[in-house]
Amino acid sequence: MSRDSNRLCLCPMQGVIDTISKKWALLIIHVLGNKPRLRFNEIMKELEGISPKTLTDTLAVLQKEGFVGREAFSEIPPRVEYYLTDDGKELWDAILPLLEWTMKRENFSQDLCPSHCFKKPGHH
Amino acid sequence: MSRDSNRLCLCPMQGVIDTISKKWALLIIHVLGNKPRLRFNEIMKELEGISPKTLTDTLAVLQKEGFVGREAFSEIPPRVEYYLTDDGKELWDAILPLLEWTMKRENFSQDLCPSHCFKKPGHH
DNA sequence: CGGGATCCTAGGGGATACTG
DNA sequence: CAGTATCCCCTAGGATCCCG
Repeated sequence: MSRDSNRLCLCPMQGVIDTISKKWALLIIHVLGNKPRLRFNEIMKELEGISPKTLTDTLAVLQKEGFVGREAFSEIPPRVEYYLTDDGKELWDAILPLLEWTMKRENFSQDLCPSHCFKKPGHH
Repeated sequence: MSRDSNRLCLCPMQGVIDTISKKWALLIIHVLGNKPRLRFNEIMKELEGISPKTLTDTLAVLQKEGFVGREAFSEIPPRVEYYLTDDGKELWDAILPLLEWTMKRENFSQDLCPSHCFKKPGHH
């Protein structure tokens, strides 16, 4: 389905919209995109403001959709790591233009930024 | 709160997420992106399934955000046209990668597509 | 034709407390 | 630590009717 096809159908888009329209989904994707792996509470910290329930729910959806992988280690205390699957990375790539445009557009000053900021390692 | 120079903050993204997370917002953007101008009921038709109220509400939000323009003609019967502003076109550009990736990924067959498909005139 | 005005409902998501 | 388990609220959005 190439870009120069002159027909564009929105039907398949509905699925993605359902996914990304979850309040924190894109943020989680992006946070996970910036680090190889993150633990539950690390994500919590980055996404200052999210509740554990919501994080659990959203992660579950993202796992089911195949964007996020999960690995649990049988240790005490427990350790669970989340990471982007290849599909998740592709989604991340697909939404990066949106993020970048957003930041440019809002002319966002980093001085105004509260603690929930994120690092961006050398991606492309 | 700046630890690094190449920091990426998600704060500004929240605004866009609020916008695009509306169930029909991206679809409307895209529909309007594919034609210069559309009337209310034309959008309704393209977005088979949307209710007039929801369309009204979403259009109002998109207008307030500055993505969509509206022009009303004092005629009988009334005629109102909607179109993408420059900002809206930029947003459209920013989400195109997402749409294209989606379609590629879902390997969507055009034969399966019901009537709410869209033409895409030569963009770029 | 292009909506406004109402009513209504599912469920997303916050807060909080608890547990293996 | 990494979640469950509740409770509860709010609002997006569908249905329906009406109007200038």
